Amino acid sequence: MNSTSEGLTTTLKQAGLRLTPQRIAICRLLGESHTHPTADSIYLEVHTQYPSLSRMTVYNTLRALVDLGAVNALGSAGDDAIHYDGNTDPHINVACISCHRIEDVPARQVVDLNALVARETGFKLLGARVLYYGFCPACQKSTH
Amino acid sequence: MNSTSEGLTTTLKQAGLRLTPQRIAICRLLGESHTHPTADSIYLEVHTQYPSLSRMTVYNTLRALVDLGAVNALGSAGDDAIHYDGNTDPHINVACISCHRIEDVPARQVVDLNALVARETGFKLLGARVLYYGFCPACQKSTH
DNA sequence: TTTTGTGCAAACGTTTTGCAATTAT
DNA sequence: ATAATTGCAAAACGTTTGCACAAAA
Repeated sequence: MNSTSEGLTTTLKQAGLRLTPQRIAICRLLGESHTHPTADSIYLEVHTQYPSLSRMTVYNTLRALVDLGAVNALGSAGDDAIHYDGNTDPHINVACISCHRIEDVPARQVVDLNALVARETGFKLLGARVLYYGFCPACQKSTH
Repeated sequence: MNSTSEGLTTTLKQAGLRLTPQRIAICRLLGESHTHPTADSIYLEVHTQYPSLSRMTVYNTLRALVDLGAVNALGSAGDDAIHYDGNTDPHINVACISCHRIEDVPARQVVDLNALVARETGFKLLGARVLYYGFCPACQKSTH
């Protein structure tokens, strides 16, 4: 699962990493929001609670979570920033390259291809990036 | 389909864009290699044939092809460079975040979720990014 | 001929590095 | 106590911009 705030902090602790207030706040944001945030959006939001927070700590924590497979790195959504997904359950994302938002697709047809991919390729998998991109309904009306 | 060199150049022409030798060479590389190249690797390779080629033209052409949906932007593979895929048929990619290579997964189970995603979300889709990342067999032995 | 594309150089923004002060364990 | 983490500043990197020249249509 790993999609909750507690799951993320537990993962960090079990990996021998220290639980600082900054990391806990970052994990809470990742676990409780479904906004697929970027490093900068996390920084801006957590910064209001912890004014001393630096961007470097956000990058540091995100890298740790991605390296542990607890968070997926979805990549850019038209902006040039990496969007992260605290929900590592198999699912599809859609990104609007105009307003740079990413949503989950309410579709049950998605199966867990993790085992299949690992078996076929011999890779030791860490995460997935299943994302379709285009223009959301709102942006189709305005810009296009 | 759009996975051949001719398909890509035809797409550019039909969109009203001019067919310069540089663009043709870039399309040939994208269509005929299965290496999921980055802007820079395309530049380095095509540059040997067209020494006057600039990176800007590569970025320019890639952006046009992505905007036309003829090429998929897969995102980073552990390096911080965007990898592109000239093959837009539904398939799975695996990226090694250690050696930064991306391969296709020989799996037939992948269905075309494009229509499903478009119907469920109302998005006008342009491309897809279906990629699993981790460590390839070779890199598991060496670094890990 | 006219509009589009090219290539250079400089700018941009995101992310990474090195190091002293701080803090979780 | 002690080793890891933080935060600052500065740099690095891939990518984007503005403009004069060249080339496709």
